[in-house]
Amino acid sequence: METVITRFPPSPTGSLHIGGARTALFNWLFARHHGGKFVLRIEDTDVARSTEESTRGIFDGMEWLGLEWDEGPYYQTQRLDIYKEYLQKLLDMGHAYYCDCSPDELDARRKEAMAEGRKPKYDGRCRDRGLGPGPNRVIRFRCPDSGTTVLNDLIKGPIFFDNAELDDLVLQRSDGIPTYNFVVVIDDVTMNITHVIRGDDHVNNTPRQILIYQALGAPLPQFGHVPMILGQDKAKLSKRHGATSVMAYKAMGFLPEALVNGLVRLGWAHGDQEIFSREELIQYFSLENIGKSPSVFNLEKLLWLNAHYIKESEPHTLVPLLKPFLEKRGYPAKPDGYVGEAVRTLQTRVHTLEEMADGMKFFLVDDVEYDPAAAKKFLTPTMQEAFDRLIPVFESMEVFNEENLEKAFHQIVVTEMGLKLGKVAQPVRVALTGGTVSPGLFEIIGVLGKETVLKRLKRALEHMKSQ
RNA sequence: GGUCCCAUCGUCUAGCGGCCCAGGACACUGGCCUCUCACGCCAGAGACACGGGUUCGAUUCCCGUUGGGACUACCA
Repeated sequence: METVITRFPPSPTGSLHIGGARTALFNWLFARHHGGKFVLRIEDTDVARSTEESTRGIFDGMEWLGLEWDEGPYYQTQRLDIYKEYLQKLLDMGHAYYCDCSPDELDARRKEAMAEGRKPKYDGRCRDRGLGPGPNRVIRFRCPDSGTTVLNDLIKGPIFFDNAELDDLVLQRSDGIPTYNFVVVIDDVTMNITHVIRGDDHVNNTPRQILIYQALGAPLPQFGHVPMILGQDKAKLSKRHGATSVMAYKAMGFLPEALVNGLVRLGWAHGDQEIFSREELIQYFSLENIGKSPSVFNLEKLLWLNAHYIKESEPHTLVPLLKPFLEKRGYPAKPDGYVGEAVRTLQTRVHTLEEMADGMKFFLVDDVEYDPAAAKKFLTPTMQEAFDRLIPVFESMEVFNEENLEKAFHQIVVTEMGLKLGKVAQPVRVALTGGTVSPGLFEIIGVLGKETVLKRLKRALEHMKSQ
């Protein structure tokens, strides 16, 4: 069996977005599953809209998601000679011809046809004029005007197109740059692509491409058209649906494995399984399990997945990923080991690294800021006695760890003072964190350390006295 | 308008004629756990778009209707 070769051909006219990333992921998985190759190709023939910045953004996104390519990146603008060669072939064989209809004329005729209820397709008036090259001339493909073209789609099954519906598409613009539908075929042919997996917004382009393959006498690859990802309003995902760029998710504190897991489940399933490691994905992935209907992107589920991966991570692996978020907030730098301990206390409580950075503030700043409402409610004069008794015990504690802390706390509050644990826990929490919500009290005391804990407890005591 | 695609809980989906008065997950509601918040656990509510066929039997097959989407460029 021949080696599977897939490709991802983004056009660098914007950042790598969710839909493109999923297409890339599917192609990558398909190649990996079959032990084949994955090619990256930059489709930059739209010179006016292509930017280097977008190209870099695409690389960054692919790298972040871990979708390494085996070949490329190829740039179409560097392959112009190849296209010229094939174009000449088509011209020589009579499958293509020059046309000098201006865009304005075309536009007018299109409108006219629409108004009269006719198909707004090119009327083929330059087909047999035998025009040669010249300024302001494009090259068109001569489409057969009868017959049927069949697309045997791996995902959707056979789809039939009437050739009469297709028109003579432009292969080369008047500026000499070839167009997408032509170039994509030449690239896929010359790069020996065996499987073209792409969004189903390309379905209607496929018969034209198949016709070009046939005109060239080139073997057809297998096609698999994946249903689109839609926004909440069920329309094609676009900027107005909020964050669509992959890197925006990185900036929001998502882990790449969460995004990969979330993306792959949009359209693809393996029974009831929700969580997949990269290895499992490679092992299980197949086109047969891709659904036919479009899916709506759902942030809630992605948040849950992210929370899951944060929970499952080793705390120290999260530290370097978290740092940029900490720095952005201007927190004082602390040793990695300490940050790792703080991370551990927050893992089950956050959905993103952003939330984690926010929730970590009291571990890192020198003096906590009291939430006014919390201070008013819990740092009351009646709590003085408990704090007065807690401080010396903590102070004299030899081994300042979670277990001893909890024992001592329980002894004083419950046994000696006859109070419920919660009665004193909340005031202590406010003293240490400034607020009423935090990880377990003894966990944070253990991480914060004796010195800081005593300092904050004493400060809270002063605060109570001044009430 | 034309061509093409699609249709299971709010969302992602399982289902490939009887195992389904439809299963899982997120979100939601209630409870348990508990020093707060989470996590975790248990329970609950929630869908086969509609109408015809085919069949002993349709969520599953066929047709139509409706609804949604894509394409219809000298964009990709």
